[in-house]
Amino acid sequence: METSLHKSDGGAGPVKEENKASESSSMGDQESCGEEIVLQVGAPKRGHDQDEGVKAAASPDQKTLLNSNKQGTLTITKMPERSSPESESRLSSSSAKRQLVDDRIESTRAEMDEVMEENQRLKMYLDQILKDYRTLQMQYRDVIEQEAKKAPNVESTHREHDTDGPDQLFALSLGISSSSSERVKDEPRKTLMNEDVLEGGDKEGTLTLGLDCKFEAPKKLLTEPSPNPSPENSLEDAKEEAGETWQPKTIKSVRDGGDDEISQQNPAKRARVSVRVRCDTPTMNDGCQWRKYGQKIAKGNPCPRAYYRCTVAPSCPVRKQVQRCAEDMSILITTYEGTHNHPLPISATAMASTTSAAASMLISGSSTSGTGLSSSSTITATTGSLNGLNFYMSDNSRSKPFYLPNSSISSSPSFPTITLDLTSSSSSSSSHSSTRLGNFPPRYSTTNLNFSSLESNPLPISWSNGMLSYGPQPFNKNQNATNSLSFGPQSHETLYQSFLQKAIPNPSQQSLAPDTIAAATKVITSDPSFQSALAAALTSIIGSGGASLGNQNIGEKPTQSSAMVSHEPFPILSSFPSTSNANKCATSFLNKSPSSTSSQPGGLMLLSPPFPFSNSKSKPNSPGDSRDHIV
DNA sequence: CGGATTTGACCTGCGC
DNA sequence: GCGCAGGTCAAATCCG
Repeated sequence: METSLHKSDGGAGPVKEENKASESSSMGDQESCGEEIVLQVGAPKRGHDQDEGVKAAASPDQKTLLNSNKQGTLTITKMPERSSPESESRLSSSSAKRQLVDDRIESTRAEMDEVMEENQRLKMYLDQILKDYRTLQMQYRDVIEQEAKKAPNVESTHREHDTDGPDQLFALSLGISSSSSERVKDEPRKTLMNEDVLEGGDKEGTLTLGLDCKFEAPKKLLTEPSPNPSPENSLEDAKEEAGETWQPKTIKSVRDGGDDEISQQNPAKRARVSVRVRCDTPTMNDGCQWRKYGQKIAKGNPCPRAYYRCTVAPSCPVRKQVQRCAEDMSILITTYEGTHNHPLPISATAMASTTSAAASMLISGSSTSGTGLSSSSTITATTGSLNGLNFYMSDNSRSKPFYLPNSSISSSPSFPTITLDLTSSSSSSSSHSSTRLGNFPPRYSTTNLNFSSLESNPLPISWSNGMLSYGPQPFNKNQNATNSLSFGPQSHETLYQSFLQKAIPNPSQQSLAPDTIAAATKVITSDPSFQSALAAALTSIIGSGGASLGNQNIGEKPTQSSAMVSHEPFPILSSFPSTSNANKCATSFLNKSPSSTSSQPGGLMLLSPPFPFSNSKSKPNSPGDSRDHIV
């Protein structure tokens, strides 16, 4: 903030140059005719700084005063001339020089005006940011208070769902365990907002307006020395409760026992999220640790499909498949399956949130339809002129795998799959989306959820060296760099990022059109599945308040004992100026769907325990590491 | 030498 | 029941 203020004070650079100019001119004048010119240039905005202006020697018979008032306008005052024979004799030469000086003054004045204008713009912008920030802060408090009030009711609702069966359980939590909700029962959820951070400013003097919110994990979660404190422990916890023991190395036992059982009881848990990304690297580095355990040439695609297993925790059931798109080799299709049962590396939360949100939408759609996903699923497509992120939901349960251009890896026939297409460019996404949707056979239910006007808001996250990262990004960063993809204005990565992008414009953008907000709000509030996805995303973000994905370079080696550490607040919210628009969007989402909060998974997920990233630790990663990282 | 990757074999589910 | 395809295992190999 200080930096920009200094700059916006605007005086320094130009004034200095001005001093030089005036000095040189006055020197020349002194030497030749002894004229005294007083240039008084004060830094605008600092009323007292006018005294700090430059005074140069000028002729006694003429004084030219350059004054800048507080508004930054520069005034030139010519002092009354005293006619004298000497001066008259020098009149012609001195007038020419005066003309020269006047020209310089004029140019300087113009330059100063520009600086002043810029200064004013910056100041207005800063004021706007501060204003929006305070508004958002206040409204966010309201939201938190409302959440706190609702908490007990929702908890009871959550309990009801807990007893309803695993299907609903998963649909409600998406990776948040029953046991963790169990733990939460005893202790009302606490919501905190870190106001210290909200106060803005940091030691470095950099502009850090932000909203850092943390949902404090239940004490039990934090204090328990559980090896798997993650709320995603549902799988393992459920097994433990059932008296089963997880055998990390005996996948067969998993398949024969728990996993199959779970998959039967809870089809939603087997939901897959397929992510399509343009990526030159063999795999996309999503922050998690993976071990390849197989490779196969799949039918219909000459590119081999690689099978990876999460190795962050030996018992983690999460797997992923990586395959190049047959139609476009530059597109990497990564399909995630399962839920992590361990704390995630902070770098992995991005993709985890993405896939969670997407899976949540898938699951939510399943639950809202009441009969699981089908071509008649109640998931409503939100298409139209919205551009950007494409969600394709496909019901493969009754269909054979498909290999369409821009479609995902064929998923297992039994598992519904949602495809996050992050390859489209917003510039043509409207027609692109519809075209692509048109490519899908009608037998698949498809959902295309986008936000409009995303191209004007570059995402604060990017793929770099095949790795997903958060944090302030140079806009339009490295669009031509190899092994790295930037999701600036051209493409969009995640649903929640899209939401954030919509809700929290980057600093270069002062505000969003009200109708845009309204449109986004409408989209959010009219689609329960979207609410669910958004809720999951927000949960991940807010809940992982300690997760910093900033410019961190992650590439942990698959060491089981490797620790993951969270260092800083979530940069998305902490480093981007909040605006009232952000709040409008978020608030309208939270406020307009209170009923769905109790009936929709999304609403409940907002109240679900956050991932205990505070317990997680990480090791630095090398971008070139062939091992990729994830969910 | 230990861990990760490769790759052929095997298992499983599904459709015919 | 058979064949096919997806998915997984595990020995061999690679690599730091």
